[in-house]
Parts: sequence; C-alpha cells; structure tokens
Amino acid sequence: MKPVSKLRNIDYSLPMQLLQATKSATALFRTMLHSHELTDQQWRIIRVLANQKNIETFELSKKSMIPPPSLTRMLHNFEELGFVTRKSDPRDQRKTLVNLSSAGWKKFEQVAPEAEKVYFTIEKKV
Amino acid sequence: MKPVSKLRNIDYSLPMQLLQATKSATALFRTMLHSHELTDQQWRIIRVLANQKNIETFELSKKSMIPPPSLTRMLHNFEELGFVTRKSDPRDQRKTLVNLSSAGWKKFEQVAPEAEKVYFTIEKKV
DNA sequence: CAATATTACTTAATATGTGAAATAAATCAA
DNA sequence: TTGATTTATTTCACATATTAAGTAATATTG
Repeated sequence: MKPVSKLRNIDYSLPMQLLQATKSATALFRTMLHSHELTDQQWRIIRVLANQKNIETFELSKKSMIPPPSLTRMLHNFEELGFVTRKSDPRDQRKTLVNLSSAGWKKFEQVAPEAEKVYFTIEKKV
Repeated sequence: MKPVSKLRNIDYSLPMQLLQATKSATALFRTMLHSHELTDQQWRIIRVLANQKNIETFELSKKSMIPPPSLTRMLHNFEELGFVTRKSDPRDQRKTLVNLSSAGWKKFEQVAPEAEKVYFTIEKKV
C-alpha cells in the first residue's frame, strides 16, 4: 500500500463549511426572490442602491460583492429593464454614478417587506 | 418625502457576511492552487476522489458541492487531462463510478501538503 | 408482461465569477 | 506642457452556477 498524504476530511474544511452555510442561508431568499423575477445578485444591487444615492460603480461593486465585470453586465441589463439610471460624474468623468429609477424603487418597495419576513424566519430558527 | 421600507443594512445581512467569509477563506487557497494549475472546484473534486473509491456521480456532486451539470463538464475535462477514470456501475447501468487515475493521485500528493500549510496558516490567525 | 413512474445523469440556455487586457480620464514628473 | 503613471470602468475569454428539459436504465403498478 503506497503512502498517501493525510488531509483533513473535506467535510471539515473551512471553505466547504462556509459554502454550505451560504447555500443554506441563501436558499430561503432565493425562492422568494424568484417569485419577483429577481436573482440573488440583482437583489443585492437593488438593496445597495436603495441605501445610497449617486453611488460609484466601484463602491457598488464592493458593497454588493459583485465583481466589476459582472456588475457592468448586470447594470447594462438593469438599464434596459428600466430599474436603474447611470450618469458620469461631472467632477471625474471616469466615474459612473448609479441610481434607482422609479421602477427600481417600486421593485424595492415590493420585495423589501418579504425579505424582512425571511430574515425573521431565519432568526427564529437560530 | 415618500415612505421607504426599512430593511437592515446590507452589511449585516447573513448571506452577505457568509459570502465575505467564504471569499476570505478561499482566497488563501486559490493562489496556491493556481500555481498547480487547479481551480478551487477542481481541487474539491480531487479531494473527494482521494477519500473514496468508486464514488457515484451524485454523491461526488454532494460531497464536492459542485452541481451535477457543472460536474458533468468538469469530469469530461478531467478525463481528457487524464486525472480521472469513469466506468458505469455493473449493478446499475444508470450510475457512473468515478476514480482518480495515477496522474490524479500524483496531483493530489503534490498539492495536499501545501493545502495543509494553508490550513495551518489560517488556524494560527483564528 | 406492458405501461407508467422514478432515478441518474446529460444537454442546453442563460447568468454570474474570474483573471487578464483594453480604454479613457485624471494625475504626476520632468 | 508633454509623456509616463495611475485610476475607474469596460471588454474579452473562459470557468462555473442555475434552471429546465431530455435520455436511458431501472423500478413499480396493474
């Protein structure tokens, strides 16, 4: 029998445990979000935008934890859907400032109460 | 000023905190894995295979947390790279049994000690 | 045994993640 | 003021995730 490296069982690996925890935590939201035609990531963007006006793309990326290339694609899509508006920062034309449109706000107002319900459900379990 | 739904700040959302934690934990492994030409997910597959012979695809999917459609593609790729072998289960031809090839074992033996080092680094920090 | 349902996996279409390179505006140095 | 550098964002190529639908083998029911 040839010697084999010892490595802790994958079930006890920290990244795997975190992956599992994330999966469990997001599953409850996902079902609700899908009934509103939103993905997890789209909802993260809307939440951040509801909390801060004229946010720069880079900061939006950090706060929503969506990498810049994904964000570019998603904002383009959101613009077409009419949920967000973009304008370049007059003080620094490299920057783009993003805002919710009225349709975006409407979506937020619809979904936010249900998101709170899901949080409440989770907290009861914990 | 129109009424606005109250929702906890996104920074305190459980899924976001878990996402952040996962990102931090995997970042440490990723650099090391890339120097061995492996992605995070590929290493998860190899680890599970090193731990269990003749594993069914579905169980491999669960243990590696890689969804079945992704797993199909990745195993096909791993077969071409010569890291794994697949055969159908003689007792139930719907099932596929997966194993590491000798090249797959070699890869595991190379990477496992370095993975342990990363774990050790993390544990010191915690 | 034949019809149906279930299981295990694959395929397909689309969305998002990742790393590198490209672009344009702003800043800095000589 | 020009040329080099940095910054903010985008584009590209490819890997992985997600959902739905398809396929073949097995199990179940009447």
